[in-house]
Amino acid sequence: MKDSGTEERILEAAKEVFMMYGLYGARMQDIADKANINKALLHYYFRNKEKLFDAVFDGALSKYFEQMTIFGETSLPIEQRIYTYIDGMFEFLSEYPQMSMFIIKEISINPELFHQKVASMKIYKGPTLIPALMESMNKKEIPEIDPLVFLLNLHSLCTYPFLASPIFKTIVAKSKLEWKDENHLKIKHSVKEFVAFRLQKTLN
Amino acid sequence: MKDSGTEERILEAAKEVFMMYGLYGARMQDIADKANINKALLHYYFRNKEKLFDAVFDGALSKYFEQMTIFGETSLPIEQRIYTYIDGMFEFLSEYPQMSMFIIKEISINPELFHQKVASMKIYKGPTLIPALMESMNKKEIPEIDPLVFLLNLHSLCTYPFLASPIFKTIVAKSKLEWKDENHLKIKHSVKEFVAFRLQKTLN
DNA sequence: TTGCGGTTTAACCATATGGTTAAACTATTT
DNA sequence: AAATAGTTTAACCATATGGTTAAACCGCAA
Repeated sequence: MKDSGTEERILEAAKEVFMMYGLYGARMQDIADKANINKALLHYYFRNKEKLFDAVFDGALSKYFEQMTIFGETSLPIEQRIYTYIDGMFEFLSEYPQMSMFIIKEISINPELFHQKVASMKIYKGPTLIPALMESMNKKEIPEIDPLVFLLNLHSLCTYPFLASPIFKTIVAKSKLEWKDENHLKIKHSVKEFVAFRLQKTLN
Repeated sequence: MKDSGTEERILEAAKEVFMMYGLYGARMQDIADKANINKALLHYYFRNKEKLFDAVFDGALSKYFEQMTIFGETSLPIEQRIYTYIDGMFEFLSEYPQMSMFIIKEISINPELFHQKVASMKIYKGPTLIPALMESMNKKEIPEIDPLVFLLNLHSLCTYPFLASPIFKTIVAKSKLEWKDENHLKIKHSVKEFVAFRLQKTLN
């Protein structure tokens, strides 16, 4: 029977390489090397590059959408739910810092394929951010905001720091300011602050 | 003499292909095709792939840094200067929507090379955002904020919408909301709003 | 017209790359 | 021990890819 998690090792290696170099840039040999096997075995488990890529990409995509769609805890006030949403995004992005970049890049290269995949994905049915925002706006709990634009702003504030961390570290190094990786906490707090100010609410 | 802007056509084509696929993913043949020449001529103008890539990347990098560093108009109030900065970023990013992604990706693949390039770049000496923020904070014109984190937040709000536009269009299409490309104006306004609320200032 | 320098091309070359094949190995069953 | 089925490997193969070469082309000065 299938030995010692070879398939998992392959998927792990493939994830790393594809996320770094994309579908075109990735080399099957690199993946095989990272997984400590040879190319033939790679093709034994995943018939070809596209199949392997699909496995990686599908996994990433569903994980990403799952994270980005859920907006739970209907009972709490809207700002609390948003703070929790922010916590969730930072946790997710800390674990998979390259994933948003990966998905964005591959989609921009091949939008058609992506539309198919999303269309065939099971649609999340639970509570989502935009309807919740609209409801709160109707109840005059928060100022008038285009909910879609707000969602985009929110994602910007959460996602970009992870995307840009390599560039930002350098910009910072050039000036004489310091930058530490633990600053995620600080950034997360600043995002909540931004949201609090914007929604005229308090933190906590 | 060098004919009919061949070199420019090559650089333009190379920019497109490298920005889309990165150094590894890009194919010299694709670049040659896009420039309507053959590979040999490509190598005649730029000895090899790395040289061509460098030309493209250096151009992108200096343009990017130039845009992101300048923070002019010392006489105006700080929030006005930031609004102008936002205008500048949106203008720049509209013209080169793929550039931030390109730079970020290549840097994350090869950080060492990047450090070299930045180190050898001429350092911009004019007024910059962070000192201006600190000065305004000292004068109690704006609330206490970590200026570096604020800069990051600001860049997040401006840059991410361009990065994520392919993914965001799809997310939006999945729900039954609309999304138009002209929304840049709307988004830009929302960024200024965010900043205004955060700094306790008015718009205009 | 010829010669000259820069430009462009067709034809190559060596290697990298995705993919295949057949044999070898290994654990389990009979 | 032999048969069986899944797993792994070395050796290949065809094509793609970065890069080179030598010849052809082209405008222009002598």
